[in-house]
Amino acid sequence: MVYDLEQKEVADEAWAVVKTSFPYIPGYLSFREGPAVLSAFRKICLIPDVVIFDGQGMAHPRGAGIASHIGVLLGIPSVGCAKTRLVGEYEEPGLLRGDRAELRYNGRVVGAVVRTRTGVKPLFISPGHLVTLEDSVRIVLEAAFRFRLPEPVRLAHKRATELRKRYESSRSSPKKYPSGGETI
DNA sequence: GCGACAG
DNA sequence: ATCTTGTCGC
Repeated sequence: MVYDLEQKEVADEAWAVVKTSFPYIPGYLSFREGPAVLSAFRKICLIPDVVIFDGQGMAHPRGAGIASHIGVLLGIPSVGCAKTRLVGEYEEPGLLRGDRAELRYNGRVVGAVVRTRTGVKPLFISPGHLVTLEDSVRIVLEAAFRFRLPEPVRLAHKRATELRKRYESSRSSPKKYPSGGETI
C-alpha cells in the first residue's frame, strides 16, 4: 500500500500471491515474508520515499530484521514498526500519544517503544535502511494519526485479509483471479 | 535443560 | 499469525 501522507489518501497499491517456502522462525521473518513483499513491490508504479514494515528493523538478534533486510534489497529507506517485542529491554512508556521509552539490546539503543494513541499498547519502532531512530519515530507518529497502527500498515493488513478470503473461496472454482498488478 | 520468541 | 463470542469503552 502506497500512502500519501500529505493528501491523506492511498496513492497506489499492488499485491502478490506467493507460496510460503520458509517457516516462521523468530529472527528469520524476512525469509518467510520478504519474497512476497518483493514481488508485490515490483508491481507498484509509485515508488514511496520510505517503507514501513510490520516487524523489526535494527531491534533484531543480528541487527537486521525484515525492515533492514528488505529495505536494503529495495534500495529504499525503511522503518521497522512491530506490534510486539522481539529483543531488547525497556521501561513502560507514559500513557499519552507520543510518550516513548528506549529499547536497549546488548548495551545499545536499538529502537523506541512508542505510544501512538493515548491508552493503547505501544509500538516497537526501530531503524531499517537509511533512516535514523529519530526519523523512524517521527515517520510512524505522523502516519499513525488515526489508529494505533500507521495508516498504510493498517490498510495493507486490511487488504491482505480481504484478498486472502476472496482467494481461498475462488481457488476451488475454475474462475480466474486478479494477480494484483492493477494500477490505480 | 529452561524460557523467550517480529508475523 | 490463526481460532473465536461476547464484551468494554469512546
